[in-house]
Amino acid sequence: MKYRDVLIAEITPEMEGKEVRVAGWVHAVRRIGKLVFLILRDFTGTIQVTFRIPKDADDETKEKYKQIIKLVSSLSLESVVMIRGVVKRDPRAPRGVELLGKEIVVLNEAKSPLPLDVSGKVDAHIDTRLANRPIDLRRPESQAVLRLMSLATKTIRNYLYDLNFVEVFTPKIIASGTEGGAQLVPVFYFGKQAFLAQSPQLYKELLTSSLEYVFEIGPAWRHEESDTPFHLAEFISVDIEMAFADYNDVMKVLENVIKRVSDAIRDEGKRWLDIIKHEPLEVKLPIPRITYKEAWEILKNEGFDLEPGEDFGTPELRKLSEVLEKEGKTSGGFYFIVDWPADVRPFYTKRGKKDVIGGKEIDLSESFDLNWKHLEISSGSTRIHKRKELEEELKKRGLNPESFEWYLRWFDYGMPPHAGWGMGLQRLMVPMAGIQNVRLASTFPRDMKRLIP
RNA sequence: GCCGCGGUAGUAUAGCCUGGCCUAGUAUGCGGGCCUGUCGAGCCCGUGACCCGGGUUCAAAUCCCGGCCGCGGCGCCA
Repeated sequence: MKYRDVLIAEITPEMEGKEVRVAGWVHAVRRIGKLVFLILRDFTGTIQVTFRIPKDADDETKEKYKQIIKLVSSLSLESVVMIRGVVKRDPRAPRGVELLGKEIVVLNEAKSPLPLDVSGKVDAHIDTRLANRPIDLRRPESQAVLRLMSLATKTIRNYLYDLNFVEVFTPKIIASGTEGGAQLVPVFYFGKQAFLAQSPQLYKELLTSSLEYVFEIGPAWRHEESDTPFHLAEFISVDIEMAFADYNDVMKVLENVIKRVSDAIRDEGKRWLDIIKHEPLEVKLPIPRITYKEAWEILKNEGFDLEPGEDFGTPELRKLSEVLEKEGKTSGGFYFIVDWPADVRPFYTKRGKKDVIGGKEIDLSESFDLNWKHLEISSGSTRIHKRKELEEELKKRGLNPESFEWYLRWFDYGMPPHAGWGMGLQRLMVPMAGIQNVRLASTFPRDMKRLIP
């Protein structure tokens, strides 16, 4: 069966008189006497289909249309239908154009009532929405977030390809934790204990010794006890790693990624932004950099009780971003915190200079976080490319270099200096699509309490 | 894991503080009716709910206790 020969958005008043087939979902039905309007929706939009009895029809035709009108007015919302109709220019119709219905085929009748309202008259809690995600995603505002994320992904890919990066896919089933710390997801693997990758970190580093400029957009798993609007047990990580580069080089790549994504969303994503009523960000380059030391001092001034070299929590970052915003030291809400204390960064982070913070000498590192307001969007660093230094860092963190031998041994055979970053894609959509919860930037989010749907 | 708030038809809400007038209101949906230009159509009739267990009381949606579930904040989180 031929279901459609045009998409709904392609129907224009200029097609007056043309017969077309469209397929989609029954978005609304309005019956006015012997006249019935059906609003049909596909992924491109909606169109009004009018069913009426032709005035000059013979009795047989009249009876046929009566049957159709009866059928249409009893259709349940969200039923799937194919409609054959004639395009009619009409100022009374919503887009100045409608279809005069000739035939309707019900492809799948929907049960009612629906678990949530698709037409947008009654809103639903996030829990209801996620529990009924396949139907929730029929709402344009729900779909808009995923469409904007797709646009962001395309933009990132295109830009990195332009910079001679190669897209890679590293293993997602791994033998042991890459860095310790985060809670791993265990899996069985041919009778052995294995885990789902929490990051492509170590593999992407190894690839800099061959492919040099690599990136990956893929899933990562963390079983943290983190039950917040900004954590997922399964999230999409955008990772790059660059040979012969340091953290300043990769920060430049990162800020260009942010700039290009926000520009693309503002321009190409306008239709979806309008649907969710979100104002696009204005990101200007460079994105301001503030050192950890400066941030620490600001927070100390604001009355936070912080040890020198201590990591920042959410309340700290909320305050810090508020201060920076006030001083105009953010760009569309984004800012870098650079030169973190080495001790609060992972073992593969290259050490930098020393500095005195709060009267105490602290070993810094060539590292950065990119934040948007209080939210950590990305973090990265120059990496250590000397085996000996890696071994020392592992030991300092109580990790056993032997269990990292599969990774360390390749540093003996020509590992170049390199740097990179990782970015949470769903977190990036918080500023880009104005969502309050990263779950909304996930098709079927996995979190501490959701495994279905 | 800790703290706070919440749980009323399919969905979203009012009622709870100050127990009785709740036979639990409204919107949307659903069933039926009227209407040939609606566009969140309108109007009329109907349908459907107090998370679970215990307690207080003459009387509990309402107050108390426990549980379960949800949301937010924090913690945890290269």
